[in-house]
Amino acid sequence: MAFTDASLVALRVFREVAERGTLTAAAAALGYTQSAVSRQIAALERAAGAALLERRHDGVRLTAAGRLVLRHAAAVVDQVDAAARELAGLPSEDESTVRLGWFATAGAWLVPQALVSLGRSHPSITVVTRESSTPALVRALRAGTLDVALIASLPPFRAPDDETPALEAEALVERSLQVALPASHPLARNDFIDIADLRGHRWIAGPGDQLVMGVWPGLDERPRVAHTARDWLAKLQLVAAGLGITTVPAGLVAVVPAGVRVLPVRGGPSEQRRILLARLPGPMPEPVARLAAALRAAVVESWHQPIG
Amino acid sequence: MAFTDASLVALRVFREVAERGTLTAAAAALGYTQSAVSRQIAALERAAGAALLERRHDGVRLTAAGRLVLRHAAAVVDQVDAAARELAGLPSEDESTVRLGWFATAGAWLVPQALVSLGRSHPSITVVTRESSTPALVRALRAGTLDVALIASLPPFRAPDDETPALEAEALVERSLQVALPASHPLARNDFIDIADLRGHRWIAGPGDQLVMGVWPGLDERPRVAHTARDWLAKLQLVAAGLGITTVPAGLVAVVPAGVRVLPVRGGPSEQRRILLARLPGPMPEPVARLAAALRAAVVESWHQPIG
DNA sequence: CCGGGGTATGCGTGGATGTCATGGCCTTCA
DNA sequence: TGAAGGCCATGACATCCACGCATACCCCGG
Repeated sequence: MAFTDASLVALRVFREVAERGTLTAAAAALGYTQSAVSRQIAALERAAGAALLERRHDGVRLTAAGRLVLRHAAAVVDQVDAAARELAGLPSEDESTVRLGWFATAGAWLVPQALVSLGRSHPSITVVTRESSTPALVRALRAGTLDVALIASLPPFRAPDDETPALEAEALVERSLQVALPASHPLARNDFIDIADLRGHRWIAGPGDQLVMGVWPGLDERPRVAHTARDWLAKLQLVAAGLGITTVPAGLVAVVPAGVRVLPVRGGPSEQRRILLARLPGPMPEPVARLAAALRAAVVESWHQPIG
Repeated sequence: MAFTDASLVALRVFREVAERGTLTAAAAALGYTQSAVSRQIAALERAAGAALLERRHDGVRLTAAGRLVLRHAAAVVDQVDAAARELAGLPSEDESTVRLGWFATAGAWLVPQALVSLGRSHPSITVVTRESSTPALVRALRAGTLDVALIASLPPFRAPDDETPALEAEALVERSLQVALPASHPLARNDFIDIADLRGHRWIAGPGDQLVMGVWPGLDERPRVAHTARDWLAKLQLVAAGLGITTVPAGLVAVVPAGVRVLPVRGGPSEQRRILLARLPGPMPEPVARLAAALRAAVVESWHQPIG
């Protein structure tokens, strides 16, 4: 079979795989078995006459040919979906709809704040959002499933990925990492914490291998992790309950619950964190530009709020 | 099956049908049986949830839904083909390639003349051309198989078709119909022919029901058609051989073979003929604009040549 | 060396898609 | 008015493809 009449299902499956990074995950998302997905990809590769995926022990990665096909597949699938919507008489996925992806932290303050103000200034723009991990966001951008994404970046601030075409990334803000501790804690009476005082504490960290999320990176001891949690509210409530301390990006300060105090850390290198606004290169549709502006404004606004 | 995963083959078939205007012709062009095409279309209509074609005794016509689907199908198929070309490492159907369609008469003077001059001034532009009947040209434009087409138009100069979106048509030139007769003929000594002198001649006309092509439209007698031919060279050689006379558009004057004289007709209403340059509405790619300019220039240039 | 994450593949079955042949409808022409 | 010839639809097949299931395989980490 020539590539010119590959199956639309195959293209759709391929896009999903590219976005999930795993045949198995894509299969689950599509309601197929892993086997079916594997075969679809195999067929597509046969049609393309080249390997589209590089098989790795932890999933798959796109080859050069794969990226080529992905570009077109995304366009094709979008086009067909547009046709389907128009046929159904639906509002043809308004040009005024923006799909925004974000990493968990941004959902607590930046996203809601920006969307509220955007809703006021440009009520005609619809924003659909979705939380994902950073790699998932990057893949979704490349798969054309997202128009724009908020991505966290830490030193040495490399590009989100090293594929081509490179993503366009604008640094929205750079703030330093801070520490959250119970308001009742003796150290909370000061306006800052000395890095030396961080020793000996119990930490509340992120799940899995993300232990690094939540524990101060410059610690000169092996941290004792008392709890792990993915959810910010849960983490902060654990802090409020005096069960441990954790790190938080400065942006979260404004939405920290009662009983928690957030302080900057003195001594040691300052731990900077950036929030990037990333998208595929190319002309920026007007609604996307509006959303970007709203996000920038929200960042500025948050500076005027008390920073612990 | 939802429309969202219709088959690419079906879309391709559909485009072909839209271009040919007939299931049977599309089948022949694609190497399928008419039955297969019929089923493909049926399946597509089932997926679309609407009739895409209006069945008529002489073929099919697009319904509103059909036009909608055609728009998207053309884009989808193009996109996939582009992917295929890129995969094959081919020059990705240069943006600098223009596909031009023309009706038979234009191929004898306008097209060659314009292409030569375009080739001199913009050698980087590739033009692929194709002769077709006027309705075929119009369908090909709508199916996205041609970028631009030269179309003949006669009074009352209606639009090439009455579908939406309307085609953009620019009148390149308007010339009057003339008569070709043997250089040796007594009437050929004058610089014009009086309409009264057209009586009693033997005519060389177009094939089939196109008798009108070749016989002077204002004749007040039933014409005697001695020969029918589709090819201009054949027609003109028949004229040169003294086997009859025929009508020719003024543009052809410059390329008429020896032994043939072309004269305007006096008396009676002047028979005007227009050549339209037609394309789908939308932004005009730069190479297309160049080609259009070259065609306009060729028209102007031909005015400076002797007009019999 | 086993368990758990990935992907590939043999096997059986059902559906989709071809061809062939036929039938219905319409127009044209003798 | 009947025969011919254009068009499309459809019933009866054959074939093939793509699915699910189960299993094999590979690699890594504890």
